[in-house]
Amino acid sequence: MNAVEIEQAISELAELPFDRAEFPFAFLEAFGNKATTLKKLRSGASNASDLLGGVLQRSNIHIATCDVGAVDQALKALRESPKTAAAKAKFILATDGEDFQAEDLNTGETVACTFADFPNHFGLFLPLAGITTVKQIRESTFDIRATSRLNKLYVELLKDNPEWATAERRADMNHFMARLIFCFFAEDTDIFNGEGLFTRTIEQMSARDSSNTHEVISQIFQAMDTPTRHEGKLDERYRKAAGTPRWADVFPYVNGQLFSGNTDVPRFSRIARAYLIQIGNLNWKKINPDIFGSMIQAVADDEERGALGMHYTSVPNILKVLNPLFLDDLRAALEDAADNGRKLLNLRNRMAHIRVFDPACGSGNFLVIAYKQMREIEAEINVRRGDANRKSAIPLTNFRGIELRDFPAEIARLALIIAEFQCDVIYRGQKEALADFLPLDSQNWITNGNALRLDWLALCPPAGSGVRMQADDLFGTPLDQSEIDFENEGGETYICGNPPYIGDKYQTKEQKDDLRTFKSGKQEVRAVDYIAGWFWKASDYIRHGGRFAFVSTNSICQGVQVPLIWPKIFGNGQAIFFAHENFMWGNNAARNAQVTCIIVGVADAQERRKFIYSDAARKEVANINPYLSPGDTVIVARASEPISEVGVMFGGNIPRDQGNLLLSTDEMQALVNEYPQSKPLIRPIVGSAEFINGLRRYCLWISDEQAELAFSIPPIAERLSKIREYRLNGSERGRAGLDTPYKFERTIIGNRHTIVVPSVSSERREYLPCGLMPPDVRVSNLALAIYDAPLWNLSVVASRLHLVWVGAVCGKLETRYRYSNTMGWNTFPIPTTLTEQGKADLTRCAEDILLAREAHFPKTIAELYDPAKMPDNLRHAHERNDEVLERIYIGRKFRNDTERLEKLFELYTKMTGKKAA
DNA sequence: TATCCGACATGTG
DNA sequence: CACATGTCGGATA
Repeated sequence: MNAVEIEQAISELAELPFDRAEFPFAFLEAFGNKATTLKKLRSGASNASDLLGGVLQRSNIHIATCDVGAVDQALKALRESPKTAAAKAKFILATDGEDFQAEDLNTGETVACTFADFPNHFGLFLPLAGITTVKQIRESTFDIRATSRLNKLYVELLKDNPEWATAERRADMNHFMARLIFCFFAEDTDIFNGEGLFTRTIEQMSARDSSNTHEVISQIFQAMDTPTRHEGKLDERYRKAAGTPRWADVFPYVNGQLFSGNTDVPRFSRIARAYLIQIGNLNWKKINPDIFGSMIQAVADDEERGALGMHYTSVPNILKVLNPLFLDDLRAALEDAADNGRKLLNLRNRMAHIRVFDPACGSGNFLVIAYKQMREIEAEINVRRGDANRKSAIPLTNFRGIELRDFPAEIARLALIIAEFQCDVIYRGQKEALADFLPLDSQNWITNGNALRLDWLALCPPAGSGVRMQADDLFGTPLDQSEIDFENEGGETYICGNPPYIGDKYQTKEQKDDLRTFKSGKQEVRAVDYIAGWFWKASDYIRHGGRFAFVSTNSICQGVQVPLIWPKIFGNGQAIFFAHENFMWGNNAARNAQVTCIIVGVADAQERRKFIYSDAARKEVANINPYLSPGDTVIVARASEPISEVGVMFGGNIPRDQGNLLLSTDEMQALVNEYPQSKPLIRPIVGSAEFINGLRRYCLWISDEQAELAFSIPPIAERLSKIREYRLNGSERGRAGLDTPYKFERTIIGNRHTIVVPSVSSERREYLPCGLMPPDVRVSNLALAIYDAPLWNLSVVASRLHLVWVGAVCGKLETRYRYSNTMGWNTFPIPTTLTEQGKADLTRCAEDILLAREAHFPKTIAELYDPAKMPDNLRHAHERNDEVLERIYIGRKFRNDTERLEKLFELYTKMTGKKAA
């Protein structure tokens, strides 16, 4: 169960009549306990409580219900019960159906409220459902409740108004929801004159059978789109002309495009009306615009509905972008200014001209957080200047965004408006906040559209850097000078966000076309992640000033994407000025986005100091290369053949068989038992998993001459016909092998021995897993192979030097090593000073490594190379191997991996004739 | 003809 | 149910 589901269950429970005996079980059920667990508790079998009517679930909670008025005593009894501690309960809970008290025994946090109110505190108990409560989730109890209710209303409305769910009307539906949210917020924050005005009006004016609910709401919306003033003075003629009824006339003029246009309202069923009123009765003051936005987005998005957990970690992650991008700078300036009035004033003026632009803004988290952070700094300036209540100089319209989806764009606008109001309340007080709030500014600074197709300069003119904009054709079309305003003269622009990551082969036709707009001349844009478009577009943009930083999938800084993406950016005279190392986007909630992210900040190459951040620390470096490591920028491209004097490495043999050429040990046994003549058609096969974990797997390996025999064996014939069918219906590639369904797509084998390297392997090991196989063992496409090469080649693959190189320049699977012949083997530089004697020495080292492993037979590679358990003799063999190899490079062992990598890049540059950028 | 990738996929303790 | 760690075959050059 996710937090939303739990909230719903808890809310339902709170509305039921209180049943003393049943409540503890119902409570536990609401947190996702299974029927069998509850049964055991009910029967007493697993109930560890020593209190009458108490229920104690081991390692979780001790619950007691009691007579009315006895909650204090009951809680005391729970706290003092020796069983509570013995069963390691995390919580105690007591209730009489009127009062409710609970305590988190680990943190000492307590709840004391009425029974009806306890769902408002459900966040405290989330550990009961195995949800590790990050701090934010606890603080966003309200947002979860609100989201959950809105979701119910949304679904209910679409059920009654199917036409609103169609593509054409979805935007209207979304706009309607945004208007509702605004009204709920406004009625709870005195923006509307009278507590709960909106909800109350609907409740009173619409019939209980709900038949005219939509008309009532529509009239309220129309009122909010009708001015009440003329030339600054109250003037009733607008509303008279609009026919605003007296009961709707109490609503203020809001404008800001929120209520303009179509004021259609979907029809409400009785249930929908009840939901609406229920939602209105929540306290919307507590809304958290930074995370609420992304949660509420889930309301309208079928795919995202279960993905709430994703967003709890987003605030710290967003600050990982914003702080190094510009907020740290502002704070440093604030510190530097101390109490110097003139400096403080300059800083405030500077901040008033800062534009934050998120070209993939979603529901606006980056913008909202940037805004709130800046307001905090500004407030401090104003306090120091003795001007605490001063109106903010930071215009909301300087926080601009682009969003493809309609609803999030709508929410982003709203979230910013709410953030502004809340900041005004905090820093200037309720009265001032209200005075300036309405009507809303009518400018629309969140654009709904495709960021890769829109002209960013027009949507967010950078101005500022003193560079006058030229109407050149940098962006394909000449700029329309009239579109460029200079109100931001002298300002700064910071581009930020978390654009979508879509791997090359997951992109739609349209998305590929979006990327093609970046092709220069004849050169096509190839296999890059969709996010590359944002990097390129931002890079072109900041030629006019500014900096940018995005959260990204780490794969744009790995392997083949590096030479495709980064030269364009460096070619614009820019450099990476900060980077955040790999981090998981979020790890603690179920159904989480599973992706390893990085953050990359880019600015003009001349501009500034450079830092590499990790979760724990930051490190100042002289340069950050596109692999996000310190050191010179050397970009390694694929090589079709080795640059050193080594053997040829092939990818393994591709079955393209949907598993039909492959046999488990059992399948192989069964086949050979029944059809002994099949034996010569069977060979062992290794891929990464088989090699690393010592697994046995077999394959059908059938030559043209053996085809007839193969077809004569029924189970094999059946497999072959499945393969034929599969290849027929598959890609063009597969159809090439239609006539030979008994063969792998590629059939390369060795005669003497085969050096095997897994294609993917864990990053925890200190050496790449690799080894030697007899010639009858086949290598699958999940490993790579060098056939019949001198053994010193194995010494190279097994070396620390090679691991460091592969780790630096090859692609990765998240953070796993991903071996590649073209990226890792063919590019690996070996000095020409490698003599015959050197090769003989290395051969000896390779043999010693193999012997060291054999001494531990039958331990697998995974066991032998577990960094915590690596046997001494094996470690020594590797150290010896490293020493012999490294002497060939620099006459001694390298001091560390940094030194190794520097030397390798230097040698690579020399051998390939490339220049370091 | 051969490769490289996955807002991943899947087993395990 | 969280963590460790590598399948599989499409798409594209």
